[in-house]
Amino acid sequence: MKTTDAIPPGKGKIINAMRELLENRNFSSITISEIASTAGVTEGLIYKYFKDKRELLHYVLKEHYEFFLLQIERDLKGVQGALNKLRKIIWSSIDRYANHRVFGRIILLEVRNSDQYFKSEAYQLVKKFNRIILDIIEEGMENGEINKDVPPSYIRHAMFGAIEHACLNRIIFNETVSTDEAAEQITELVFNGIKAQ
Amino acid sequence: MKTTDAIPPGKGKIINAMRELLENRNFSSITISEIASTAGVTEGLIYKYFKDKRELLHYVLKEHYEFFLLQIERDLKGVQGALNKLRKIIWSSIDRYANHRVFGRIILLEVRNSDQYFKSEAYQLVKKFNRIILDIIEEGMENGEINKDVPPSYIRHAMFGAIEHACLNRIIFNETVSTDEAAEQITELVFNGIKAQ
DNA sequence: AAGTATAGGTAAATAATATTTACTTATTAA
DNA sequence: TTAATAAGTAAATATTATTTACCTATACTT
Repeated sequence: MKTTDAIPPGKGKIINAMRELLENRNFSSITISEIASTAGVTEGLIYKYFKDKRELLHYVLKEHYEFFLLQIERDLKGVQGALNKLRKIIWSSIDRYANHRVFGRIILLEVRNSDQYFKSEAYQLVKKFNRIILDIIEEGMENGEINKDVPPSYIRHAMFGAIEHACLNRIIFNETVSTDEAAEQITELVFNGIKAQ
Repeated sequence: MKTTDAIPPGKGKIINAMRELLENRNFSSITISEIASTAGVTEGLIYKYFKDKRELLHYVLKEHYEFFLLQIERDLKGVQGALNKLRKIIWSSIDRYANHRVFGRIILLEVRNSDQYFKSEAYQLVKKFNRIILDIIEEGMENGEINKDVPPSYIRHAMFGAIEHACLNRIIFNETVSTDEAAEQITELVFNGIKAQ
């Protein structure tokens, strides 16, 4: 009986090839034949391991997201207070998008337009992350740090909307902006709004 | 010499077919042959009027966006003050997404993943709209309504990020939320932030 | 140690789609 | 009335995704 679930070399090469190609190109323009030749395997092998091209995409996202969640959980260790936790999450998220354009490209541009994604394992992880955020927001409302007027889901929308919108330009136009600065601006906005006092 | 630039019947039918199909399906799953049969024309005719499938998509978006901009300009007439204008724009944008799912689907899910889009006429209109928003924000900063700490582009990101993120769920999961309520929550958030006073 | 199941892999066929080509038919301005 | 051109078609071709049938090595069973 096989004990380890190590991924076979061919599968690994396929995943890496997909990642590599996504670095500079969008999903629909990448062909199976390109993936196969970049990986140095035959096209058929891709279908041994993945149902279709999209499932491979989702797999790559899932891997990225697992690392992201691990990092987030680590980053939150020892942070006290809901606002401080949100501040940290904003920073970590921007940092992810900034340093992993493939991750950003997939999640912001490539997956949400297909139903398949919402049934994928990757999407389960996204939901898990969403749950974490909502819990923090609710915690903040209970202990009086966060205004109760606006429902938690809207707060999450605003937070991630701002982050994602700001990061999109970097991914699309290859702009580079400092994570620290972007995080500060977005945190300030989400916390205090734009209205002059 | 032809004086009017009325669109020929075939072209019109193609555009309508594309719109109709986008109502319930995503772009990549819609085939040229389906568009042709829905429109009641031959596949070849589609290529007479559009370079490729994506150009047709961009055309549909352009049309929608033209209506949207017209409506926005109308909505802003007589509104005084930068914050009031932004409030109105938030409401109008949400209203658009809520009542025109094809518009929402195209702009939020289908176009941004291809370079072609950023060279399209539709994108020029998006830039025009962005310019309008930035001008309002700058106006607000000058007259003291809006806090100068955060750069205008970040404010725009936050505003549209929040709107788009909130509207995405409706488009993807067919959720229906009231425009009025969503607009109010998002405006409150963008204006005052989440921090308890 | 032989047999057998199975995982890893290939090569070539097929299916699904997008796009091009060469052609017809109808309009319209000179 | 005619030449140019716009509207439209049908069928061929190109491109790309997916399936099929097969080979080979390895590891587990008896």
